[in-house]
Amino acid sequence: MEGPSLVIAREEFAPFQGKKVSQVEGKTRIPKENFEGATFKEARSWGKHFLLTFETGRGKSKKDFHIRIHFLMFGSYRIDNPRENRIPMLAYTINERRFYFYSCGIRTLEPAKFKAYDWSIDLMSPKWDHKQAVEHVKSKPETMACDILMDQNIFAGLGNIIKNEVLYRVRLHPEMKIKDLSSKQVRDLVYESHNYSHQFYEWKKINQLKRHWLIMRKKDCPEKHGELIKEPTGKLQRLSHYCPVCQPFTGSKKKPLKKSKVLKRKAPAKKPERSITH
DNA sequence: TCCAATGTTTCGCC
DNA sequence: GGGCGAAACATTGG
Repeated sequence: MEGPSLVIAREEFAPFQGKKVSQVEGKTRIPKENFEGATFKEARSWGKHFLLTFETGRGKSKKDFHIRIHFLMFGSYRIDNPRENRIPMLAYTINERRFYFYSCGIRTLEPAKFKAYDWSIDLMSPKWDHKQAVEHVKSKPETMACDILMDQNIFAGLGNIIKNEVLYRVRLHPEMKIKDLSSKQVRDLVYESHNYSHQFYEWKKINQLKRHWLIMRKKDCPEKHGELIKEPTGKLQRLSHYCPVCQPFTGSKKKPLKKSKVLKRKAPAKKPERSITH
Protein backbone atom coordinates (compact mmCIF):
# COMPACT_ATOMS: atom_id res chain seq x y z
CA MET A 1 0.00 0.00 0.00
CA GLU A 2 1.45 3.34 -1.06
CA GLY A 3 1.25 6.70 0.71
CA PRO A 4 -1.88 8.10 -0.96
CA SER A 5 -3.94 5.05 0.03
CA LEU A 6 -3.06 5.67 3.66
CA VAL A 7 -4.34 9.22 3.42
CA ILE A 8 -7.67 7.75 2.35
CA ALA A 9 -7.52 5.34 5.30
CA ARG A 10 -6.81 8.23 7.63
CA GLU A 11 -9.92 10.00 6.35
CA GLU A 12 -12.04 6.90 6.87
CA PHE A 13 -10.90 6.67 10.47
CA ALA A 14 -11.31 10.35 11.32
CA PRO A 15 -15.05 10.26 12.16
CA PHE A 16 -14.30 7.94 15.07
CA GLN A 17 -11.95 10.24 16.89
CA GLY A 18 -12.84 10.74 20.52
CA LYS A 19 -14.75 7.44 20.77
CA LYS A 20 -14.07 4.46 23.00
CA VAL A 21 -12.46 1.23 21.85
CA SER A 22 -13.71 -2.21 22.87
CA GLN A 23 -13.57 -5.91 21.99
CA VAL A 24 -9.94 -5.97 21.00
CA GLU A 25 -8.44 -9.12 19.54
CA GLY A 26 -6.02 -10.34 16.88
CA LYS A 27 -2.76 -12.11 16.21
CA THR A 28 -0.55 -9.13 16.97
CA ARG A 29 1.77 -9.51 19.92
CA ILE A 30 1.49 -5.91 21.07
CA PRO A 31 -0.30 -5.65 24.44
CA LYS A 32 -3.99 -5.51 23.69
CA GLU A 33 -5.11 -4.69 27.23
CA ASN A 34 -4.02 -1.10 26.60
CA PHE A 35 -6.76 -0.72 24.03
CA GLU A 36 -9.69 -1.94 26.07
CA GLY A 37 -11.66 1.16 27.04
CA ALA A 38 -9.09 3.49 25.52
CA THR A 39 -10.14 6.51 23.50
CA PHE A 40 -9.21 6.68 19.83
CA LYS A 41 -7.60 10.07 19.41
CA GLU A 42 -6.16 10.35 15.95
CA ALA A 43 -5.13 8.60 12.73
CA ARG A 44 -2.19 9.96 10.81
CA SER A 45 -0.09 8.72 7.96
CA TRP A 46 3.55 9.24 7.21
CA GLY A 47 4.80 7.68 4.02
CA LYS A 48 3.66 4.07 4.19
CA HIS A 49 3.20 4.19 7.96
CA PHE A 50 -0.33 4.29 9.34
CA LEU A 51 -0.20 5.84 12.81
CA LEU A 52 -2.96 5.50 15.38
CA THR A 53 -3.03 7.33 18.69
CA PHE A 54 -5.11 6.20 21.67
CA GLU A 55 -5.55 7.56 25.16
CA THR A 56 -5.61 5.08 27.97
CA GLY A 57 -6.16 5.39 31.73
CA ARG A 58 -8.22 7.87 33.75
CA GLY A 59 -7.62 11.15 35.48
CA LYS A 60 -4.00 11.77 36.27
CA SER A 61 -2.87 8.45 34.81
CA LYS A 62 -4.17 9.39 31.37
CA LYS A 63 -1.59 8.55 28.80
CA ASP A 64 -1.29 8.56 25.02
CA PHE A 65 0.04 5.56 23.20
CA HIS A 66 0.75 5.14 19.53
CA ILE A 67 0.82 2.20 17.19
CA ARG A 68 2.42 1.99 13.77
CA ILE A 69 0.83 -0.21 11.15
CA HIS A 70 2.66 -1.16 7.97
CA PHE A 71 0.62 -2.91 5.29
CA LEU A 72 3.61 -4.01 3.23
CA MET A 73 2.63 -5.62 -0.08
CA PHE A 74 -0.44 -7.61 0.91
CA GLY A 75 -1.87 -5.81 3.88
CA SER A 76 -5.39 -4.46 4.07
CA TYR A 77 -7.94 -3.03 6.45
CA ARG A 78 -11.69 -3.39 6.53
CA ILE A 79 -14.42 -1.61 8.39
CA ASP A 80 -17.37 -3.87 9.25
CA ASN A 81 -17.05 -6.58 6.58
CA PRO A 82 -14.33 -8.97 7.66
CA ARG A 83 -12.46 -11.20 5.22
CA GLU A 84 -13.70 -14.74 5.33
CA ASN A 85 -11.46 -17.40 6.85
CA ARG A 86 -8.84 -14.87 7.90
CA ILE A 87 -7.65 -14.09 11.37
CA PRO A 88 -6.88 -10.38 11.59
CA MET A 89 -3.64 -9.09 13.07
CA LEU A 90 -5.81 -6.67 14.99
CA ALA A 91 -9.54 -6.02 15.32
CA TYR A 92 -11.51 -3.69 17.55
CA THR A 93 -14.89 -2.05 17.85
CA ILE A 94 -15.71 1.64 18.01
CA ASN A 95 -19.34 2.84 18.04
CA GLU A 96 -20.70 -0.52 16.91
CA ARG A 97 -18.33 -0.45 13.95
CA ARG A 98 -15.71 -3.16 13.68
CA PHE A 99 -12.20 -2.36 12.41
CA TYR A 100 -10.00 -5.12 10.99
CA PHE A 101 -6.32 -5.11 10.00
CA TYR A 102 -4.92 -8.00 7.96
CA SER A 103 -1.47 -9.12 6.99
CA CYS A 104 0.36 -6.14 8.35
CA GLY A 105 3.15 -5.29 10.73
CA ILE A 106 1.96 -3.65 13.94
CA ARG A 107 4.23 -2.11 16.54
CA THR A 108 3.85 0.21 19.42
CA LEU A 109 5.66 3.50 18.91
CA GLU A 110 7.62 5.25 21.63
CA PRO A 111 6.41 8.86 22.05
CA ALA A 112 9.87 10.06 21.07
CA LYS A 113 9.75 8.10 17.82
CA PHE A 114 6.25 9.35 17.12
CA LYS A 115 7.44 12.92 17.51
CA ALA A 116 10.53 12.35 15.41
CA TYR A 117 8.71 11.88 12.09
CA ASP A 118 10.02 14.28 9.49
CA TRP A 119 6.95 15.48 7.63
CA SER A 120 8.96 17.43 5.09
CA ILE A 121 9.85 14.20 3.27
CA ASP A 122 6.30 12.83 3.25
CA LEU A 123 4.92 13.28 -0.27
CA MET A 124 1.35 13.62 0.98
CA SER A 125 2.13 16.11 3.73
CA PRO A 126 1.49 19.84 3.34
CA LYS A 127 4.98 20.19 4.76
CA TRP A 128 6.52 18.42 1.74
CA ASP A 129 9.72 20.28 0.82
CA HIS A 130 10.38 20.22 -2.90
CA LYS A 131 13.71 22.06 -2.77
CA GLN A 132 15.04 19.80 -0.07
CA ALA A 133 14.03 16.72 -2.06
CA VAL A 134 15.91 18.06 -5.10
CA GLU A 135 19.00 18.44 -2.91
CA HIS A 136 18.58 14.94 -1.49
CA VAL A 137 18.38 13.50 -4.98
CA LYS A 138 21.39 15.43 -6.21
CA SER A 139 23.40 14.19 -3.23
CA LYS A 140 23.22 10.65 -4.67
CA PRO A 141 24.79 10.98 -8.12
CA GLU A 142 25.56 7.27 -8.48
CA THR A 143 22.02 6.13 -7.69
CA MET A 144 19.65 5.17 -10.48
CA ALA A 145 16.36 6.99 -10.97
CA CYS A 146 14.28 3.89 -10.24
CA ASP A 147 16.06 3.36 -6.92
CA ILE A 148 16.06 6.96 -5.77
CA LEU A 149 12.28 7.16 -6.16
CA MET A 150 11.84 4.14 -3.88
CA ASP A 151 14.06 5.69 -1.20
CA GLN A 152 11.73 6.24 1.74
CA ASN A 153 14.17 8.71 3.28
CA ILE A 154 13.65 11.01 0.30
CA PHE A 155 10.18 10.16 -1.05
CA ALA A 156 8.28 8.69 1.89
CA GLY A 157 5.15 6.96 0.61
CA LEU A 158 6.32 6.38 -2.96
CA GLY A 159 5.92 2.78 -4.14
CA ASN A 160 6.42 0.76 -7.28
CA ILE A 161 3.27 1.95 -9.04
CA ILE A 162 4.10 5.61 -8.53
CA LYS A 163 7.70 4.90 -9.54
CA ASN A 164 6.73 3.48 -12.91
CA GLU A 165 4.12 6.12 -13.68
CA VAL A 166 6.43 8.98 -12.71
CA LEU A 167 9.34 7.69 -14.78
CA TYR A 168 7.10 7.41 -17.81
CA ARG A 169 5.55 10.82 -17.31
CA VAL A 170 8.94 12.52 -17.16
CA ARG A 171 10.25 10.26 -19.94
CA LEU A 172 13.17 8.86 -17.99
CA HIS A 173 14.79 5.46 -18.36
CA PRO A 174 14.61 3.70 -14.96
CA GLU A 175 18.35 3.05 -14.84
CA MET A 176 19.56 6.57 -15.61
CA LYS A 177 21.96 7.68 -12.91
CA ILE A 178 21.26 10.97 -11.19
CA LYS A 179 24.62 12.37 -12.29
CA ASP A 180 23.56 11.96 -15.91
CA LEU A 181 20.39 14.02 -15.47
CA SER A 182 20.10 17.75 -16.11
CA SER A 183 18.99 19.99 -13.26
CA LYS A 184 15.66 20.34 -14.98
CA GLN A 185 15.26 16.57 -15.21
CA VAL A 186 15.90 16.24 -11.48
CA ARG A 187 13.42 19.00 -10.72
CA ASP A 188 10.82 17.40 -13.00
CA LEU A 189 11.36 14.02 -11.38
CA VAL A 190 10.73 15.47 -7.92
CA TYR A 191 7.83 17.61 -9.08
CA GLU A 192 6.08 14.74 -10.82
CA SER A 193 6.56 12.42 -7.84
CA HIS A 194 4.63 14.87 -5.72
CA ASN A 195 2.11 15.69 -8.42
CA TYR A 196 1.35 12.08 -9.37
CA SER A 197 1.07 11.01 -5.73
CA HIS A 198 -1.76 13.49 -5.32
CA GLN A 199 -3.29 12.43 -8.62
CA PHE A 200 -3.07 8.81 -7.39
CA TYR A 201 -5.00 9.86 -4.29
CA GLU A 202 -7.79 11.51 -6.31
CA TRP A 203 -8.21 8.54 -8.64
CA LYS A 204 -7.98 5.96 -5.90
CA LYS A 205 -10.66 7.74 -3.92
CA ILE A 206 -13.15 7.28 -6.76
CA ASN A 207 -11.87 3.79 -7.51
CA GLN A 208 -10.40 4.79 -10.85
CA LEU A 209 -6.72 4.33 -10.24
CA LYS A 210 -6.00 1.40 -12.53
CA ARG A 211 -7.85 2.77 -15.50
CA HIS A 212 -5.55 5.77 -15.47
CA TRP A 213 -2.33 3.81 -15.49
CA LEU A 214 -0.29 4.74 -18.54
CA ILE A 215 2.54 2.25 -18.16
CA MET A 216 2.07 0.09 -15.07
CA ARG A 217 1.43 -3.51 -16.17
CA LYS A 218 0.71 -2.35 -19.69
CA LYS A 219 1.89 -4.22 -22.74
CA ASP A 220 2.18 -1.48 -25.32
CA CYS A 221 3.46 2.09 -25.39
CA PRO A 222 0.66 4.66 -24.99
CA GLU A 223 2.25 6.53 -27.90
CA LYS A 224 2.24 3.49 -30.17
CA HIS A 225 5.96 2.83 -30.15
CA GLY A 226 5.33 -0.85 -29.71
CA GLU A 227 5.93 -3.23 -26.87
CA LEU A 228 7.07 -2.04 -23.48
CA ILE A 229 10.01 -3.49 -21.65
CA LYS A 230 9.22 -5.24 -18.40
CA GLU A 231 12.22 -6.10 -16.26
CA PRO A 232 13.67 -5.74 -12.77
CA THR A 233 15.82 -2.61 -12.64
CA GLY A 234 18.36 -0.94 -10.37
CA LYS A 235 19.97 -2.24 -7.24
CA LEU A 236 16.58 -2.92 -5.77
CA GLN A 237 15.60 -5.09 -8.74
CA ARG A 238 11.97 -4.07 -8.50
CA LEU A 239 9.91 -4.54 -11.62
CA SER A 240 9.86 -1.66 -14.07
CA HIS A 241 7.65 -1.14 -17.10
CA TYR A 242 8.98 1.36 -19.60
CA CYS A 243 9.05 2.31 -23.25
CA PRO A 244 12.54 2.17 -24.78
CA VAL A 245 11.57 4.88 -27.29
CA CYS A 246 9.89 7.35 -24.93
CA GLN A 247 12.40 6.62 -22.16
CA PRO A 248 15.72 6.02 -23.90
CA PHE A 249 18.88 5.31 -21.94
CA THR A 250 21.16 8.28 -22.55
CA GLY A 251 23.64 7.86 -19.73
CA SER A 252 27.33 8.41 -20.30
CA LYS A 253 28.16 4.78 -19.77
CA LYS A 254 26.63 1.97 -21.66
CA LYS A 255 24.09 0.12 -19.65
CA PRO A 256 25.93 -3.00 -18.53
CA LEU A 257 24.44 -6.32 -19.47
CA LYS A 258 23.35 -8.24 -16.49
CA LYS A 259 25.32 -11.41 -15.84
CA SER A 260 22.26 -13.55 -15.95
CA LYS A 261 21.45 -12.25 -19.42
CA VAL A 262 24.94 -12.95 -20.74
CA LEU A 263 24.79 -16.45 -19.42
CA LYS A 264 21.40 -16.98 -20.91
CA ARG A 265 22.68 -15.85 -24.28
CA LYS A 266 25.63 -18.23 -24.21
CA ALA A 267 23.57 -21.18 -23.20
CA PRO A 268 19.96 -20.58 -24.14
CA ALA A 269 17.83 -22.72 -21.96
CA LYS A 270 15.92 -24.85 -24.37
CA LYS A 271 12.54 -25.69 -23.09
CA PRO A 272 11.66 -29.23 -23.90
CA GLU A 273 8.84 -29.06 -26.42
CA ARG A 274 5.74 -30.18 -24.79
CA SER A 275 4.11 -32.63 -27.09
CA ILE A 276 0.63 -31.59 -27.99
CA THR A 277 -0.57 -34.99 -28.99
CA HIS A 278 -0.17 -38.08 -26.97
C1' DT B 1 -2.80 -23.79 -11.46
C1' DC B 2 0.98 -20.98 -10.73
C1' DC B 3 3.48 -17.03 -9.65
C1' DA B 4 4.64 -12.38 -9.46
C1' DA B 5 3.68 -8.60 -6.78
C1' DT B 6 1.32 -1.36 -4.36
C1' DG B 7 7.36 -3.92 0.87
C1' DT B 8 10.36 -3.93 4.96
C1' DT B 9 13.12 -6.06 8.42
C1' DT B 10 16.39 -9.17 10.07
C1' DC B 11 20.04 -12.29 9.89
C1' DG B 12 24.48 -14.05 8.62
C1' DC B 13 28.52 -13.44 5.97
C1' DC B 14 32.53 -11.00 4.23
C1' DG C 1 30.48 -1.48 11.29
C1' DG C 2 28.86 -1.28 6.44
C1' DG C 3 27.33 -3.53 2.40
C1' DC C 4 25.24 -7.25 0.56
C1' DG C 5 22.14 -11.10 -0.42
C1' DA C 6 18.93 -14.33 1.31
C1' DA C 7 15.21 -15.31 4.03
C1' DA C 8 11.22 -14.32 6.50
C1' DC C 9 6.70 -12.61 6.58
C1' DA C 10 2.01 -13.40 4.26
C1' DT C 11 -1.81 -12.83 0.24
C1' DT C 12 -4.25 -12.92 -4.01
C1' DG C 13 -5.45 -11.38 -8.66
C1' DG C 14 -4.50 -12.39 -13.16
